[in-house]
Amino acid sequence: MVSMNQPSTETVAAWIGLLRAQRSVVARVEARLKAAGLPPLSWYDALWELEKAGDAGLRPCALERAMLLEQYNLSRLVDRLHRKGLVEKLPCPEDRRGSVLAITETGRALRQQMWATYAVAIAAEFGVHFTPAEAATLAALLSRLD
Amino acid sequence: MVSMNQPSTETVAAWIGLLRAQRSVVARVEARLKAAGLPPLSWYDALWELEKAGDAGLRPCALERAMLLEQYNLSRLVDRLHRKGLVEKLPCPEDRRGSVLAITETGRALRQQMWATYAVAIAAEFGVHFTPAEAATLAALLSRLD
DNA sequence: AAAGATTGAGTCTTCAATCTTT
DNA sequence: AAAGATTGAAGACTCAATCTTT
Repeated sequence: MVSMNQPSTETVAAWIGLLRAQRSVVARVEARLKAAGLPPLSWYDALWELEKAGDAGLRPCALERAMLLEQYNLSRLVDRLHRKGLVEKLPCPEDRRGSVLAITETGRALRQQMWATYAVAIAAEFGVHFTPAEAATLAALLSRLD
Repeated sequence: MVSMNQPSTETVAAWIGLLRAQRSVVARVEARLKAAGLPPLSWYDALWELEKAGDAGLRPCALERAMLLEQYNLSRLVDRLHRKGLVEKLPCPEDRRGSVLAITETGRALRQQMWATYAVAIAAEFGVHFTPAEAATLAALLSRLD
């Protein structure tokens, strides 16, 4: 059994790799979106979750869990999307404390436009470093961290 | 040759894993530091780079490259560390535009104190999910992204 | 009392402009 | 002109408090 009190050399190397990947490749992908005059990744994530949810929409608390965001953080993100007309906020019939979020046509269009740049960025900044088998290995290992 | 224009399914899965890992496991490690009343990870990183640099210290631009931070971002981080007495700012003899940063005794002590919590956090939140061989694989794959 | 959601105030980050030295 | 570094203002994030409904 691996010790749970002190990380092994391998564990520390992987941890540092994770932190650095964030600041290198994720930053470069964000930079490509910005260079194309597009909003940040968090907007894409929210729009995509809402588009996948379809006509039923999503409760803010459900979107919060899907995106791993704090409640107050999501509240402000949704507010920005709403002000830009990308997301609708409807009263929730089953629970009057909450609301239901739905993507608008404008939101769908922006999501799609972002994907054109985002997909190229993922491929060029990230995918290009791995074979499909390596990417699958990486995905499998990282998925354990959820 | 893998396409560089559209990411493969495996690439997208690995990319999503990377983004989610950031928001789950990195957030949990940060939360442990905060729960122990300690400063954020970025302080640790900066102190550790300066401690490794030894008596010669580091130029801000060198620390910037080591930490993959923007210039203005580093400037403000160093400012916070300096105000807390963790880092010294000395004039640079070879280049009067710049300065040389050096960790103080207080800074060394805090870095060490942080490591006690940080090490346990890395092991418990991250390392526990992998065998040493898996961690080595993960480290090797992620290191390509630098 | 707990869950869903929002908000004021403070902190941190980002952008663009600035200053000094090379 | 370019490199090293800082800063004012604006935007985003975090904490704690708040409000409503369950």
